[in-house]
Amino acid sequence: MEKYIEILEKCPLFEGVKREDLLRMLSCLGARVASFDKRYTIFAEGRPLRAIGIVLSGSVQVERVDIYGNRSILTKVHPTELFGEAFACAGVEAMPVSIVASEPCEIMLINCDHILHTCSNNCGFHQQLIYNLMKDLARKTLQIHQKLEVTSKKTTRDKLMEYLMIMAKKNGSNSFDIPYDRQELADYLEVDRSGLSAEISKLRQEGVLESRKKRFVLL
Amino acid sequence: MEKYIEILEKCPLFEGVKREDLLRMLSCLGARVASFDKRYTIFAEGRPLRAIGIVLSGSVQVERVDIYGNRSILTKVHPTELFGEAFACAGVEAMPVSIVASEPCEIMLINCDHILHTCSNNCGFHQQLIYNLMKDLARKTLQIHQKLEVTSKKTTRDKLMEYLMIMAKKNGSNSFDIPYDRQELADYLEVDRSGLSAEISKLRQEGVLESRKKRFVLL
DNA sequence: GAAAGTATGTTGAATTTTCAACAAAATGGA
DNA sequence: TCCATTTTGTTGAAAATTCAACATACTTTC
Repeated sequence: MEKYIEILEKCPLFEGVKREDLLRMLSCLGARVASFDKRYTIFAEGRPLRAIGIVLSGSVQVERVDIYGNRSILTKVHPTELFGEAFACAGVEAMPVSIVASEPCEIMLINCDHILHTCSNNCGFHQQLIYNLMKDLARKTLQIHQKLEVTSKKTTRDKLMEYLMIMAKKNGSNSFDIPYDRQELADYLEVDRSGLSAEISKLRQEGVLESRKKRFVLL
Repeated sequence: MEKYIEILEKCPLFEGVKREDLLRMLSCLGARVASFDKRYTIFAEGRPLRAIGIVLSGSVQVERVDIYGNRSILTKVHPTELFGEAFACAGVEAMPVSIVASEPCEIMLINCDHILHTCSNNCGFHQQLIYNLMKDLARKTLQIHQKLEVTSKKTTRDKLMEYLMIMAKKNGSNSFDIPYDRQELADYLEVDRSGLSAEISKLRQEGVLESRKKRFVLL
């Protein structure tokens, strides 16, 4: 576990936890680490989820595929970030989404009960973890609202521009990389990929932006 | 405050709190009650929110209106339910949504800091409240996912049917009332109202459903 | 109970999206 | 380097949505 300390220190779940307490804490929580190949479905829609995941390396996507095969991407989760908190905490019997490895990745899994309920050793840090978890759930809600703000726009162009503006603001620059390739971006924006490509070309011609793969520059 | 005890007992924030402790708790939390007329904007988008709201009577809607005047409804909040938890807990400086009275309503407001931080009286119930708040945030996340599942469908028909199926399941019956009128339903589904009316008519002709105002029957 | 106001339904034209098929460019291995 | 694969861009036709305008039904208020 030692090799993950650097990442875990930056994880919102462990905010305010001292470095020297982390290892002991992890063993008390029954934390375990697993690796997954690209495209592997780590947790499948429709099944219960008891554990919270922390991305240690690589990345995962929270997504759903409907009966027609249309994929909808909710978010991409990067190292130090959590996923599945809401489903694990709420004790849902059927996850509404799947968790899929978007790159080869290492994931730390912690059973949610171990966080929520005081352990037999009566460690004092559970309250801190619950507080952190709550803060994280609040932040996640904001994140979803951001996606809703994007997808609630009517046209492909408006959705794309709203998304790019948010990304520019987040990066503090008009020039930035997005985490999605074209198909993924289309699935995040809930639009057709070819239509999205066409729209990007148009915006380029109009001089609104420059783009090359995942790099965008707003003009 | 006594007259609200019945409602507050059922509020998820006070789950596990004894009836006789409630009143004392409320005064410690600095709870206050306010009334609003229909259509009044209780909290406006873009402003900070420090307080959590509990609907005591009537109802409010969480919504956003973009620069073109398109309204997007996120959810309707009914008596005993909370709103604004995520924004207050995360300490956001600019709310991404507005809270609007959809009927004349009475709202209890509790400053979020009073819940999150132990008070000078050192009451023992803060931990319980934080735990309840966390559970509620988790449930709210699921609720938003449900909306995302609905709006991620491509056509008006699919969005509507997905929504009605969810409502039927929630009510445990093929015959149920929805909380929205046509315009509100269109704004929740993120579609055009007249197109929605047309689609409902078509479904009626096809014998898929019956409907009259807010009442629907799936056949 | 009539009038005014609000909500819902209907229609057709303009706009936009989706879909399928293919071309071009980039990537990753052998 | 070359080949196979994946990703991205392009296009046109079909389908769906939006928009505006109006008809009808229902509510509310005086």
